[in-house]
Amino acid sequence: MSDDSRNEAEQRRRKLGELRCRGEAYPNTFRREDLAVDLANAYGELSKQALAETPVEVTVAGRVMLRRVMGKASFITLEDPSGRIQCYVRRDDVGEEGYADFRHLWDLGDIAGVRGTLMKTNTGELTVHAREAGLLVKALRPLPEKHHGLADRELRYRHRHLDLIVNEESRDVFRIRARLVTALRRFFDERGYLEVETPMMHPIPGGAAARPFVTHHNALDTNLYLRVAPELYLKRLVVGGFERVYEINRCFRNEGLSPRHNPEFTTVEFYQAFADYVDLMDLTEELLRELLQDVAGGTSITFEGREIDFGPAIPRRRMTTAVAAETGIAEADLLDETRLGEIARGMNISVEPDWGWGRLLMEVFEARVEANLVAPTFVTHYPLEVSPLARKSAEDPRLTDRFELFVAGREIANGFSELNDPEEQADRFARQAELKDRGDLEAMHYDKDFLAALEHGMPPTAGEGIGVDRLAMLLTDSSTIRDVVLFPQLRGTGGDES
RNA sequence: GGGUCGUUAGCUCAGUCGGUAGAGCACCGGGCUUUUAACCCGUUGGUCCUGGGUUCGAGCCCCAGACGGCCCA
Repeated sequence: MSDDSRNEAEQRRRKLGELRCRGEAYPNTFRREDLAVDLANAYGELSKQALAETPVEVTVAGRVMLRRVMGKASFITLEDPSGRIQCYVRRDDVGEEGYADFRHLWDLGDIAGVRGTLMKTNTGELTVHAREAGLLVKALRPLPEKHHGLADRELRYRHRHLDLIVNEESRDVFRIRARLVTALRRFFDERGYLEVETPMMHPIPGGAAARPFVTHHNALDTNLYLRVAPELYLKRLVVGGFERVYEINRCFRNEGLSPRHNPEFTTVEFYQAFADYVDLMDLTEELLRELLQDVAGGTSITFEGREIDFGPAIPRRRMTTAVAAETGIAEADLLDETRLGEIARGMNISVEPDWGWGRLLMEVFEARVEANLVAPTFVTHYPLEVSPLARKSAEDPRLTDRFELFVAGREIANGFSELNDPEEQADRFARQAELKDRGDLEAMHYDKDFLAALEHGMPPTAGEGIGVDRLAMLLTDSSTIRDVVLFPQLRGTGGDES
């Protein structure tokens, strides 16, 4: 048993070697029959005496998180997916050899299985009194420090498995995220929306103003783009007669990393024929209340120390009104393109010559208003110039029937009445193509194939996209997207550097 | 891109004025048959992010860089 090496990893390898000598070191024959939380619920209230009089046989398994060795008897704390349970291992119960192995070959972080009877300790903790205790998996690397856990944010993202082993809060975040996605599906399924999967690889990137990732198909010898949005494909399905569709899946945008941006992120997009953007705002309110009820058990959440209540009707403000209210600038000045350009320059916005009134308004809104929209707010009447796929407003040709939802200063949803006039859509694409030729990297492509679909007739339709990661952030009080994405993109994790 | 803070043992972190590199946990050895972040005793473990510079002497001061956190654009 003597070994000069004091290196922990080497010690664990040595122990694994000894385990191999005893037989199968990584058995897959042990079957857990009881979870920690189930045992606590069923037997936690029973007295020490009651458990001693009527023994309950249990079989538990989990990772060894704590170990307290007291000579010829020991306590270990196992953690299974439901929670923790303590086990009492005694030499007199498991035998001389078994106990020696337990003492000298087991480490924190190993996975073990224990059979025995339930007991209560003198301090009242429900405990499995082991009759057999076996090591099922030897961990060759040590766990992070047992009390402080893994605090370094970067290590938590890079080694998410460790984060999940050690940080209960981190596990909770991803459980809540899963409940959120389940609730989204239920919401749309119950209302007759068909769940679909549209291509991730597009011959022409479309559906959003964003730079795409490019990849190459060898057999076809053609470039493909990872989708920036599923929009144009979902609308083709509406043309095809699937009048209510939704898709929950990944989008990819070739942009920088930030607390709010991961290159791949998840959205739910949904389309509904014979509806307009007002219907969608109503539906969105309903959706949010139902999600919060399901996931948070109420109508309000706490985010970054502030209470955000989705109970009351969500106010709907026109973009110009919102900008005027936030900046004190008269709405009449905002409506004048020349005047608005001066205002934007006065805010240190670097105005590009190609920008018209709509883009100017959007930039001013983003610079001055967006971050202040803490309570849920719908901003409506987006400029046509920045909404190339949205239906033109009947009241003002510079505007569209479009809204975005803001919560905690973040954009959560974007929806509009769809432009279903193929000729107008062709003109809008032409304008985008012009901007692209002039160097706008985010301008859209001219998509003839999509136009052909529109020419077959798309019913009057409204569509919306909601950021699932951002909803998850709200519901888990996470201020960075990295906390709600299991494996976020980090610097220096690339493969080949060229 | 700018500002700012940080990088020291496997993990969490100290490190005073520039003078031999520290603690807790983990690991190793010993003790302990109802413990609770068990405890007690004794060990082990270091590319102080990297490269220059100043100095008799640098974890500490200076310069440059890398990586990361946070804030801002």
